[in-house]
Amino acid sequence: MTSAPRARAVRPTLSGVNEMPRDHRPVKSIRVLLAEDQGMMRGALALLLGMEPDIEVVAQVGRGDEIVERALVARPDVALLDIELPGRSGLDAAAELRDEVPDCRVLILTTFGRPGYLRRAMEAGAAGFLVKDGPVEELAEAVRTVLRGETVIDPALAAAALGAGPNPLTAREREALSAAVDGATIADIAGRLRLSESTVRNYLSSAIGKTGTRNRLEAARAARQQGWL
Amino acid sequence: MTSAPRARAVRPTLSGVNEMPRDHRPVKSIRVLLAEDQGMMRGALALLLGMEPDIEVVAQVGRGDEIVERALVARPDVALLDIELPGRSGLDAAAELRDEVPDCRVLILTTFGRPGYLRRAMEAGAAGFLVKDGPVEELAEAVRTVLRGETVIDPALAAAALGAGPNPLTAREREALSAAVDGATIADIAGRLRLSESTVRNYLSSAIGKTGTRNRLEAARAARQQGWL
DNA sequence: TGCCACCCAGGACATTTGTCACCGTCGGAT
DNA sequence: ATCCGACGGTGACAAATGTCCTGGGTGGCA
Repeated sequence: MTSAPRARAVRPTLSGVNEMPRDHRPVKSIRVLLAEDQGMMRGALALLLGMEPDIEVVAQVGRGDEIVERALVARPDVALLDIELPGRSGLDAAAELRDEVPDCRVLILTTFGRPGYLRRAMEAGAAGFLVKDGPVEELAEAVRTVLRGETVIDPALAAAALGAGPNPLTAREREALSAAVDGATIADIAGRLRLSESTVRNYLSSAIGKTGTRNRLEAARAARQQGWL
Repeated sequence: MTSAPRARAVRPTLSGVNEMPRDHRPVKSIRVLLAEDQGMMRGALALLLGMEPDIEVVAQVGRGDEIVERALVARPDVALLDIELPGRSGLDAAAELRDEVPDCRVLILTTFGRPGYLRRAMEAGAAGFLVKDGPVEELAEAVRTVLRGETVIDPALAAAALGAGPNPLTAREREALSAAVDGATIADIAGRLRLSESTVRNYLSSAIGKTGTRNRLEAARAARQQGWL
């Protein structure tokens, strides 16, 4: 819905490459970095993108903390980033990419379309936000769209993100909630955060109130659901 | 249950396109059903498998409760099933496939290599068990392997599955634990399971003891980790 | 037949958790 | 200068949770 079905013509602008594949090797004008932790997904996406006549996957990483360093070397035009990655969040990496490799457009590709994720992606300077549902055909087209300088977002998701207000949780409340998800006890959280147990309980209670839930588990799930984590 | 898998046509030698029957389509000897909930993953895998000269994806489903009905119509040689699917578990569907479509070999493709998953997959009559890490190249080869009647399992995972004993939780303990994961209170669980609160507490306490954990959250996570859920 | 595991339930009890009131400090905004 | 919010903490209290013990019913198995 976002972008009209585009004519198949190759993009003449930007890097100034004259293309039109004429010989054996077609000209690949769009350089893509792909960050995705699931090996099979990563490989499949890389192969698919590589089949497009105008797209070349110049780097693949499986960890979030490898994104920036690889981007500095590979100099991609578009970085296709998952959010939940080992080592570092794709959103954090996106923010640093904006400073370190400003010519590189960021396209977030994530499993869940959480409103808070979209909001944070935009704040991190992302040019697009795709969910892993939806057809594969979207993908290559989205890459071309962001390269043109346009923004690609699922309209329904955009509406949801606007409808839900911003994150009401303070930094400490987020930390306490995050530390509580895996069944940790109050004493555990207090130890991990170097806080008094009373303080932890107060933060959790506050988070429970703000999320309108009944206990820290529901609060954590609700917050995660919103992308507030 | 061992009727020869449909001696269909010849084995295509290489990527040669010379064996076109009469219409302009290459011979496809292996019919595959693909069950995977993530749209992009499903599409990517379907395209990749379809590029293999000897593999044809004859059905794609995104829900677990559509697997059997589609298999009855499409008559695939191999069913490639994710485990965690909406509507119905891929493991359940595998068990029913063994009875309803006995000629169809089941290849489980899952995100996490939990020992209990592997065990249950084998009990459900699966011919193979792949994790979504690992390279994409594994996939097509695994499809061919199971069709030959062989079994494909990651050796390290097989060892882990044998090391860990069988599921020590009773049916009710599993249900109580499953109902507890999303922050439900004892009263909620009791209502959902039509049990007394006392009984629920006893089951949860028992599950906590068997998993060697400190509360129901840790117990649920530990059980899920083992594939006991 | 007894034994055993599972199912279901209740009561007593200690611990954990959640709520509330209140106390300070600090930094930024008005 | 004052207000406000986030931060960190204490103490008291009620509710929820986890543990242990008791009991009864069922069905499979030796």
